Amino acid sequence: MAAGIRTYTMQERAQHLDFDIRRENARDPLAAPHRHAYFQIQINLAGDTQQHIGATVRPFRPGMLSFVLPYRMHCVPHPPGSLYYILSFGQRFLRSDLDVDPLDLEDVPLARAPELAPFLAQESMDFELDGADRAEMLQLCEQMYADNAQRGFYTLETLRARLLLLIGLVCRKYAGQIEQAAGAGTSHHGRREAMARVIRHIREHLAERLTLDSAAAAACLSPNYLAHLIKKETGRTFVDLVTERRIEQSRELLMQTSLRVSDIARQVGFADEAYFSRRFRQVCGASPVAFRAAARQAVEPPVLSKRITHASLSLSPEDR
DNA sequence: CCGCACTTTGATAAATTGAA
DNA sequence: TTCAATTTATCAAAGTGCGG
Repeated sequence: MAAGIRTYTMQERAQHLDFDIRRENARDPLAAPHRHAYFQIQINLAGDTQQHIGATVRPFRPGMLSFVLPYRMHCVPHPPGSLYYILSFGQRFLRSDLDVDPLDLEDVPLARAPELAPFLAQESMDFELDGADRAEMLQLCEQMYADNAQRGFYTLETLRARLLLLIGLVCRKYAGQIEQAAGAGTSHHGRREAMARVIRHIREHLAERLTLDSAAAAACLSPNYLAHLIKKETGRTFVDLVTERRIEQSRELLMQTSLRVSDIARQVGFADEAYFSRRFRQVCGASPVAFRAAARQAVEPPVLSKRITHASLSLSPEDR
């Protein structure tokens, strides 16, 4: 699923590599969920629709703005007759000094790059301008549209200035909520949720074939992003996570049951018992059977010595 | 000696990671 | 994101140890 989702670059979708603004008449909007490597602001002027961001769907009414971070899966279908602006721009255009991996944008503190605020808060809130604010937004868009159509050596600066004004409009109106969202660590919230979905997916499919792709699809993330996310959140890799759970579960089974090793291997998701043995030894330092023996040894009263063994042989099985 | 359950090993294909 | 380098998974084959 996630595998079939396209990621676009400015090159493919825009006239310029730094900044672009277009309207409903420019080209067919993408109707399927997708991502791109650049920032985007969608502004709805007319026509009720919905915005799909990550795993959520929210109404997108006229006067509303949608701030899309790079590589964020999203989709805003535009029914016929709707009017809108779409602004696209790269990270360098927005903040040439912000030297952060696009995937790490969520970690940037509000104070360091305030212009990112609406993008970060978008997950948890909607932005809508009306009255004078809306008029100003429209004017800014028109100006940017005109500037962009006829560029001069000064154009980029002008465009950036107006873009920042636009972002400023939203920030001013929603300052409280944005700060609250940032303070509450909302940017981490979506991430935690995603992690939770991944963990749940791993738990539920432990016995089956688990791949980064399937987990990513379950969490509505791209495989690459998920790999980064897991690394950042847990310090380990996806495979580590999966293997760890599998081995842990197999230890339980080894101790609690007398199932054959090959069956246990299959139950916890190893298709190949040979490979299971290999990994088990790597993690636990002993082969599965040796581990089981040692565990039994530790739990049961320390009966050994030839004589006692001998005696127990002659006793009934219930000798305890 | 045989067969069974388990382990080890090697070759190879596939998936993941980390750098850019 | 993309891609090369690294890890991991799978398959096949063979070795080990043990009870019968």
